[in-house]
Amino acid sequence: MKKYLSLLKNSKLFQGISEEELTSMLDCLSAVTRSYHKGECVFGRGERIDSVALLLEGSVHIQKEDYWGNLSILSEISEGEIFGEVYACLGSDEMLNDAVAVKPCKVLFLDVKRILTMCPSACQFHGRLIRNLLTVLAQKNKILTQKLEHMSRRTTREKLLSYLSEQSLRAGSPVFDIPFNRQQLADFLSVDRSAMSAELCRMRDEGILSFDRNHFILK
Amino acid sequence: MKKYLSLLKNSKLFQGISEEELTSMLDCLSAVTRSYHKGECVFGRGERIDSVALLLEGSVHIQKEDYWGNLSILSEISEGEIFGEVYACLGSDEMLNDAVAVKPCKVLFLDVKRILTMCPSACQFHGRLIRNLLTVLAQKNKILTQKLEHMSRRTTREKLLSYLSEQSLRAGSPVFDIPFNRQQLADFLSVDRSAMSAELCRMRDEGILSFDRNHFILK
DNA sequence: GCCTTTCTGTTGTATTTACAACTGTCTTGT
DNA sequence: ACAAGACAGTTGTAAATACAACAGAAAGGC
Repeated sequence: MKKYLSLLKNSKLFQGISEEELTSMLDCLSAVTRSYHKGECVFGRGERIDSVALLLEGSVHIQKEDYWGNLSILSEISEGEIFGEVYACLGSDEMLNDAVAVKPCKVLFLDVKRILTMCPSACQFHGRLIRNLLTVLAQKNKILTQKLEHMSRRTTREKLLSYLSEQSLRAGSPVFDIPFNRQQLADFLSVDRSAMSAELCRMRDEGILSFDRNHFILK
Repeated sequence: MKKYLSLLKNSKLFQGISEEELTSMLDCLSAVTRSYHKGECVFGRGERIDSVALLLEGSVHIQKEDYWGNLSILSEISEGEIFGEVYACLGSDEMLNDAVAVKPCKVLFLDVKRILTMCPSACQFHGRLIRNLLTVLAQKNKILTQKLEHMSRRTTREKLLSYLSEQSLRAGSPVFDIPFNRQQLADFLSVDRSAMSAELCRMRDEGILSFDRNHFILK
C-alpha cells in the first residue's frame, strides 16, 4: 500500500490530508484492495454496495449494455479517481450500471459508512474527508452535465466538436489525447462508429482539426 | 417563513431536523428569500454563486440556450427541491446553465459555506445537514445518469419510452403526469417537437400508451 | 362572448444517421 | 516471421430525423 501513498495523497478524495493521518485512516475505513483482469466487473448492475472504490491502477469504464447488446459508456475512470460513490452514499439503491476494468486494475475499497459517521469530533481530518467527498460529487455532477450537453447536440459533428472542445479546454491546449479508441468514443457519444469515423475525416479534410489515433489537434 | 416550515421540514435537505432547530438554523445560514416573475433568471450562466437555492414556491428549469437559440432543458426543479448546489459547493467555477422561473417563484437562499463549516461540534443537527446535502448530490447524480440513458437512445421513440417508463416507475403507477408540455419535453429530450408529437401519436395508435396533454397512461 | 395567444398535431422534403459489409493497417502473441 | 485479431476508414442503402409551414383546439385576457 505504501507504493500508492503519493497517489492517494494527491487524489481528490484525500486532498489536504497528511500522510501519517492517511495511513491510520485507511485502517479506520476498513480499506481493502483487489485486483481485476481486463474485462472483469468491479461492480455489476443490480448490486447494492456500501464501499467507495478508488482506482489505484488501470482504467475503468462505467457503462451499460442493453437487451440488444448496444453498449453505452457513461464515463471513464482514471487512476486516483473514485467510483461507486453515488450508490455507496444512497445505500439501498441498486446500481444501474456496470463498472468494468478495461485494463488490468487495482482497486481500493473504502467503507462509506465509516466516512460518514466515524469519530465525528475525534479526527480533525474526518470533516475534511466528508467535504472532499462532497466536492467530488459536485464535480462529477458537473461532468455529467457537460456530457449531457454533448449528447444534446443533434448531429454527430456537433457532438464531436462539443466533446473535443471540452477536452481541449480541460487540457489547456489545442493538442490533447483522448482516453478512448474510435469504438469507445462512439459508445460514449452514442453514435455510429463508422459514421463518426467518416465525420472525423470530413472535418480533417476541411481543416477543422487533425488527428492520429487518439491524439488530436484542434485548429 | 412560518408558512413554509412544513415544506422545509419535509425537504430532502432538512430531512430529520426538528422544527425548532430548523428555525434557528435558518438564521445561522443567513437565509434570505426572493420572489421571481415568470421568465426571470434565478441564476445566470457565467455567474459564481455561494448560496444554495431552495424552491419554496413555483417551478424552475435548469437550461441552456446556444448561439442559434436552440434551448436544452437539463432538469426541472419542483417545490422543496434545491438547485445551484453544485456551483455553490465548487465555489470558484462559473455556472454553465441558467436557472429560469417558469412560473412565479419564491426562492430561499442558504449560504453554503455556513453549511459546510459552521459550528462543527456545537449543533448536533449540523452533521445531519451536511450528510443530507451529500445525499441530495448523490441522488441528483443518479438522476443525471438516468437522463443520459434516455438521451443515449438512438430514436425518438426509444427516448420517449425510456423517459416515460422512468416516470411511470417513479410514480409507481402506469398512470402519471409529466411536468412538461410538448415543446419542453422535446427540449428536455433534445428532439424535434413535431417529430416527437408524431411519434407519440403513432405509439398511441399502436396501443402502447394513451395520453391527454401531460397526463399519460402506459400499457 | 370574443379575440389573441399558446399549444398540439399533421404533412412533405432535404438532411443526417444507422447499419452492414468490406478493405487495409497496425498490434500482439507465439 | 507469421498468423490472428483489433482497429480505423470507406461506401451504399434504408430508415429516421430536423425543419418549415400550416391547421385546429384549448387557454387566457379583456
